[in-house]
Amino acid sequence: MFLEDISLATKRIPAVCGSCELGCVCLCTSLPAAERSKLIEQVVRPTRIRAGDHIYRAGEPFQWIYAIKTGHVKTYAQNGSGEERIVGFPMAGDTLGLEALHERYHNVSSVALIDTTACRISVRAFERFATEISGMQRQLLLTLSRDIARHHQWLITENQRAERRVAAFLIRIADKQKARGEDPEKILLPMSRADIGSYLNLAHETVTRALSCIAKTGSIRTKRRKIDIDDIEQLREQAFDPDYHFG
Amino acid sequence: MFLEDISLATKRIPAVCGSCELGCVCLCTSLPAAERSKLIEQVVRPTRIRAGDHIYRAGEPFQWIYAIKTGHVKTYAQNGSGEERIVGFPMAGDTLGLEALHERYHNVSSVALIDTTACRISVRAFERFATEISGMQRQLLLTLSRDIARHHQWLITENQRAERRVAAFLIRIADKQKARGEDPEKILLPMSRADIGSYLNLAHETVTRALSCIAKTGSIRTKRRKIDIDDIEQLREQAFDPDYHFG
DNA sequence: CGACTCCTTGATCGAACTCAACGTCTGTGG
DNA sequence: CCACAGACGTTGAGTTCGATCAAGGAGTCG
Repeated sequence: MFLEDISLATKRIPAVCGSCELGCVCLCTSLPAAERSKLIEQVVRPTRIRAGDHIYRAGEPFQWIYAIKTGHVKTYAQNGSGEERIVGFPMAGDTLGLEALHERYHNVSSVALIDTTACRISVRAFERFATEISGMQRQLLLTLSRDIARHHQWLITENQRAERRVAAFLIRIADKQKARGEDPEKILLPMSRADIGSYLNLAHETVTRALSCIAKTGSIRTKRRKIDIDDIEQLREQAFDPDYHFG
Repeated sequence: MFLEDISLATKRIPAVCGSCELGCVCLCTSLPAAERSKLIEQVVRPTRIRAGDHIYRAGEPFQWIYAIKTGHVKTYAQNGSGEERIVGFPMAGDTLGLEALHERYHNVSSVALIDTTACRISVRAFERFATEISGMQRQLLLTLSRDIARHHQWLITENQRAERRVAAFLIRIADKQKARGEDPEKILLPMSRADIGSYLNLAHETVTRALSCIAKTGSIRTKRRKIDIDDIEQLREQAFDPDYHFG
């Protein structure tokens, strides 16, 4: 996906590229014809972001469509008085910034939680070559469609109590890690309790209490940001089984 | 937009078609060349839905992309034990069903709140003519992007108290009516208090109480589903101004 | 008119928020 | 290496907002 990867594309494809949402312009998924590779050279640009650095801020013009290769990011919205709300934690394989497609400027901010690498395509290039990379248009449509479907599923867990929402949050992270071929039972959260709370609409103390409560049942063990899942099936029940009741 | 409208397209374009999200295949926005009109004849099909009838149900295959011409719809998700949660109230000018693009089947259900007419394009036709109607692909990308951006804005109001959320709900409806050229100060809600509550994550009694509370300030008058907005600026403060506090 | 659904209002209860204090980890500089 | 600062996490106590339960009112349709 990086420019320097072009010559390597036939040799070794990083695992994360297989699920990358920029796949249709990316060398990793379809070997390019000469012209196509030229297009891609003009289009794809790699970028590295240090932990704590912003990738973009709300209000800035929409310049790049990103796909995260490694790392973890948080995106947040702010209201008039500066209160912020986490809207998501994009990680490797996710695209970033697409919500700005409509208004042409970002209405959320995006910051790296840990050191992160991301591939990007300039919006101008994307627009210019819209027909050539209509496969990518389609890919982005699918991505956005899936995001919306996920949001709908999310709504269902939203009126559940705190322990369930936190359990569901952990399950989703574990599932995502599993899909990426990582160990789903060892979670290293890159974000603070306050971030989780902002995302789940809970106070940070409530997140802590919920984690303690879940830990007491034996599903997980917590050591600050390290979470070990000992009984993922029970955790799944705690998250989604309406018959399960805590303590 | 309806087949029978084709001959009329040059004479009178319904106001709602100007903002229709199927615009790029619709006769109302761009007069067709002979071939294009033939394509459109194959593609666009009108449909009428009676109040209470389902347009599609969760689990059904994804067959049509809809654009609502007149009427009002609610979409809802269900969890394993049958509890439902309203995910949105699409109205005239909105597209419907796109969240299914990714999984190829619907994961929410959609039902008309009042008698509704909708234009639709079959997914098969859309896929078959994907290159010809790449303008529509782009249009749908913008639509989904905007939906996600709206969701992000929605998150900010979500941790506010009940009165604010209800006030914000009314403001959004008023703004949408204004955008469609209707009177923004006379709202006729097509959905029940329970539906609003499910959407806002509130009990239906809380919705009633919030409306009563807002009415007491003089911003609105409520008569069951008829809401008159008397002071929209105050209502806007009640929804979004962090300095505003209720009685 | 009666049956039904929806809306409204009141009273009580509980889950989560807020405030506060303390514990724990990390990084920095002497 | 240790001391310290600062950020983050945990736990407890009191409060509050909204859910729940309950009852009655109002509109609608046969």
